[in-house]
Amino acid sequence: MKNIIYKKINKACRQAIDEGKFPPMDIPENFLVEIPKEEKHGDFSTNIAMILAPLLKKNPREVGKIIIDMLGQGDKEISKIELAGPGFINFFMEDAFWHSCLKDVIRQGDNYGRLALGRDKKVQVEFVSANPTGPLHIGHGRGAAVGDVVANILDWAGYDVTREYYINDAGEQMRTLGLSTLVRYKQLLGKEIELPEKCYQGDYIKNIAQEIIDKKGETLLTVSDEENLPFFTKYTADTILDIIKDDLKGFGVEFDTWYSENTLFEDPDGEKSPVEKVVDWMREKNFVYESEGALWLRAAAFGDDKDRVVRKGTGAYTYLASDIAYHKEKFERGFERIVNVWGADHHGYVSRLRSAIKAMKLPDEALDVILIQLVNLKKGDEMISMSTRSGQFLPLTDLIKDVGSDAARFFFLMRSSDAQFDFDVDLAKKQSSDNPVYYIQYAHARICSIFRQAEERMGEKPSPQTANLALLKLPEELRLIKKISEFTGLVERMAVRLEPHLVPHYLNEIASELHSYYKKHRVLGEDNAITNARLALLGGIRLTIKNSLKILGVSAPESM
RNA sequence: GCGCCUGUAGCUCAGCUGGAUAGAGCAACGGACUUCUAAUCCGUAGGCCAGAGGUUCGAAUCCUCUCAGGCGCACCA
Repeated sequence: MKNIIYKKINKACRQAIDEGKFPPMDIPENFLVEIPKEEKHGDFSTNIAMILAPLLKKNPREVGKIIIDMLGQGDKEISKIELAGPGFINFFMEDAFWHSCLKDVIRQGDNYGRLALGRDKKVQVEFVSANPTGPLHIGHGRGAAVGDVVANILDWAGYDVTREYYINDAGEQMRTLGLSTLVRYKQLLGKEIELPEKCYQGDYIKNIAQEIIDKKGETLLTVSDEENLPFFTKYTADTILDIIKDDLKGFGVEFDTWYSENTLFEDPDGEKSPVEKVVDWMREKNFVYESEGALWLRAAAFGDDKDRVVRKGTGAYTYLASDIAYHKEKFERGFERIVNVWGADHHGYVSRLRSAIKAMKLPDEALDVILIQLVNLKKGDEMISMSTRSGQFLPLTDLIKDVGSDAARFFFLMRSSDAQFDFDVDLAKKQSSDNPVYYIQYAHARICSIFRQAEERMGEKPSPQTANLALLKLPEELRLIKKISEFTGLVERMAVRLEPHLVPHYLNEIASELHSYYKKHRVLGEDNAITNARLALLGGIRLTIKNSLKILGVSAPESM
């Protein structure tokens, strides 16, 4: 929408240069076209004159006048252009322009909001990626909601999106996990033995231990810990991963690929493992060096604070090593844009990973890392931080049970990712009736209800396609059309900036306008032509709400 | 010590790559159901945009410093 105005302005400037009103110059690209907050400032507004003024050494209003002269000739879509304030140029559009916008929305239907911006470029969104050491808690829920919706946004913007979960199933923590279950197993069978502090304390470990007892009985008591551990580890990890998959399913999140970190350390056919190959290659390229018995990445040369260990003196690889191999692989799989949704507690790794990518001569600008600030759980006056190891956390499934998947997703997505927030569970429960998500869903249901009513009265389905939209003249009606016309621009902006929290705010604005309009004006009236036009408007609103909710992964009920 | 995020109404938060008189929800207060769903609407009140400088036509937004909260700076995972 704004692009239309942007182009008109560009053309006007070129014309001014051709006619000698402006000296020959490149037209700056950084001027803005925006929708003014105040309606009296028009439908669109630009600051072009104030951008040009210093370049031309003229006063902004003078520049503005020249541009308006160039613009103002016989444009049927624009009713008025004015110069205002310090040098803004305000555009007032003809009603017919908005009517044709609405027609466009209706024509596009369920695809309204879809863009070709991404040109089918392959993009990967990696998110959640929680260690398979426990059920997901509400902190993971936030990451799941954000990642899923970012993926949706990119999909709507025209990218070819792959959702991936990176399973951290390698390393020391897996041993600890197996040990946790083993100890619980022994305890349940009457052994006096304490659970080490480093072990996972949650009850789910006990459940898994009980499962093993049910299947294998006491037989494993006679086996040594060393022999037992691999089985306990694998059994526990597999079981927990299944739990995680169920948790996510209940939250409406589905992944295309589950990528196991372990496979990066496996060496099929006696070949070297992917990690080893990458390390060899980096050694060849002199991106790494030996020192003090360890292997170091020259990270400092590529923007990190200092060099980082890739392989320890013990011969074991660090987390960074597998991460390098993993991300190299992402590029090799053909992704042109890579989005990682990480918890803020990992932010120390961003520059490390980025420097590794640069070292590998891969395009690090293709990588976006969204850091999700931590979620604290507020219960009364008590604040509990989400931590798997302490066993003190609110499982995501419990939250969903309490407030529902729709409300949970909506809550997580209302806030920008880089603001931490305290999830007040009591409030979320209590709010079930005046929760913002219901406000919006109700707007959708309300429109559906009107359509049902209309069908009953007219004895046939309303046909918005044939409505005479020129009958939509009320300020509220035009305002609503303008609001839903912003949707494509919103999707575009979110795809560029990866800011899903804009959707809930946008939806709230639409719902508010709709409810207000509903109260003030009747849709189903005596005049069939007006009724039809208003139904067309409502149809467009309903589409916009429905498609927005679809992006959020929140349901759009037809009645409530 | 260094780096990143945050600080906006009583509470939870929006505020776009600087734009015109700083917004919403909840809470508070006062109104509106004989009509398409009152899970709604209308109105009132609420602000030193943490603080101090700077940049310019113009700053909640950009820069510097200070304060406060969170997170990170491993041969941990």
